[in-house]
Amino acid sequence: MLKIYNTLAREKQVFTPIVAGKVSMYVCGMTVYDYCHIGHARVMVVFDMVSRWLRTSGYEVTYVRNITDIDDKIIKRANDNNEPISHLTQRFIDAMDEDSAKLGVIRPDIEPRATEFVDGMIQMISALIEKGFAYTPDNGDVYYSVNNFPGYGKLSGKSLEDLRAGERVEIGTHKKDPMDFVLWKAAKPNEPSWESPFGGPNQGKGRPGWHIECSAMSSQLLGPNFDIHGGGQDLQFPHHENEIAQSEAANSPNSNTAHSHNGEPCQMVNYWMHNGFVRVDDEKMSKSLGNFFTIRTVLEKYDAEVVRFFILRAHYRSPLNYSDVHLDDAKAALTRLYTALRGIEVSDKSVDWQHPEAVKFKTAMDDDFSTSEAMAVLFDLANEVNKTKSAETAALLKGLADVVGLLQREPEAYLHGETDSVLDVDALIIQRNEAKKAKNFSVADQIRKDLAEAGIVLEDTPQGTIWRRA
RNA sequence: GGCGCGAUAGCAAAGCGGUUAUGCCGCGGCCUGCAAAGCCGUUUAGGCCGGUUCGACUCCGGCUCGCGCCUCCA
Repeated sequence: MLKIYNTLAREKQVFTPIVAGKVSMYVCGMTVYDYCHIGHARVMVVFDMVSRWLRTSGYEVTYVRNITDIDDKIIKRANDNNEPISHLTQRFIDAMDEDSAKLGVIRPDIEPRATEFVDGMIQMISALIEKGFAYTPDNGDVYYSVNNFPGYGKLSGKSLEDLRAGERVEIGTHKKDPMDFVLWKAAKPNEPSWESPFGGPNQGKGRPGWHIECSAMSSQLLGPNFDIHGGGQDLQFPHHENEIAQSEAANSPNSNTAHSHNGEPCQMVNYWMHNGFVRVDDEKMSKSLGNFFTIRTVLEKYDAEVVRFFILRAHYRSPLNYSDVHLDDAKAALTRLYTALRGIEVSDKSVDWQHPEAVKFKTAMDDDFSTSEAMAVLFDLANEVNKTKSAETAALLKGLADVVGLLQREPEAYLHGETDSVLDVDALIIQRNEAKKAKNFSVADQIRKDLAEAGIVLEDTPQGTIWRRA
């Protein structure tokens, strides 16, 4: 029985899908104006793990992760680069795909781009205006009126009163309430724009606000009520709060309030999931703080699977501190797992879910995706394999690891790493073994020392000498 | 200021009202020509102060410290 910590309810709840056997899931993806950093990697890996576990649990999953390909930062970056917007966004979408593939992330079923759903956004905004949740000042913008939505603040636990108290004063705003947010931005010169019926000085021309993008795409692709919505903790407010306000108001049956007055609930999402931040020196990693590491920078130094393991070793809601020391630690741990699998043939990795260790693994995963506990099971199995050399246990280890997208390479491939060495390792091993046979240990030890300096560790086993990268 | 989260051994990180988490590091042993890997054993815990309890790292209250959100952000 799967339990999920639901941010909306602030507690773990038994997961019950809307349609038996099926799960609809939406995750806020990237705004593509730069390379993804490790924080983005965490979102991709965490929800990849979630979708994998749901599928392993027998659900038919529809996983949507959107791409924001129109927004202020994209426009600015394109201008700075003197590059067409579509060219810029495509470049970074390709980079994102490359990075996520390396991290073992299975592509979501649908990856909608905001620019392909502008019609739906316009329709939704129109519905909001019609129902009295949005208004059009004379500057061509459209704003959402938070006062008209009774549930505003239910996800983030903030009240409008508290929010207003902390509000900074905006200058030259057309908002009725400081907390109102923009649904449609009137076109400015030299900015991409779409036709709309919203009027104003330039006949409705403009572009959608960020929040409406996700509401429109999720409603259109998954319906007005779907199972799981995920994203980073920083999106909880205001982004997700605003999504709720938009979707529930727009999709509620003809009324000017979003109350379920006719008995028809119009809840947008049943389970909200938020992953914790990646931190650097105990501070949130973010673009604005400038303390971020891009995925590709990290992958220059660390194997992608090490990074994936590093992310999965912590619980998805915990903060995760990024540092070389921690990556080194994760690398050593993953090496232990692969070392256990070394030299054992695993043909069938289908999991016997009756096996006590598999039960432990499942219990952990069912408890709000407790991957750290699940990893401990993997290490217990590795210990067992080391002791018994049992192919059956090794198969279980590989099978369970497969569930979270780990340990699927040939152990030798992982342990040998990239073959960028100029040394002929095999030839040197033969030389050393000849020296050993002649009891010429100083020569043998020198060869081993030389290889160690080149980052190669030798291991003499009853089956011969093998090597791995340090 | 408002709202929320966290504090576990040298480092990282979980579960659990009483019984070994797990990984890395350290120490001892086995194995090895010596190593490495592996195996066995082992040292370091639960921010502080109270309370509940036969018993609390685990529940309750207070305090301290750290972090996040309240502005674009995964």
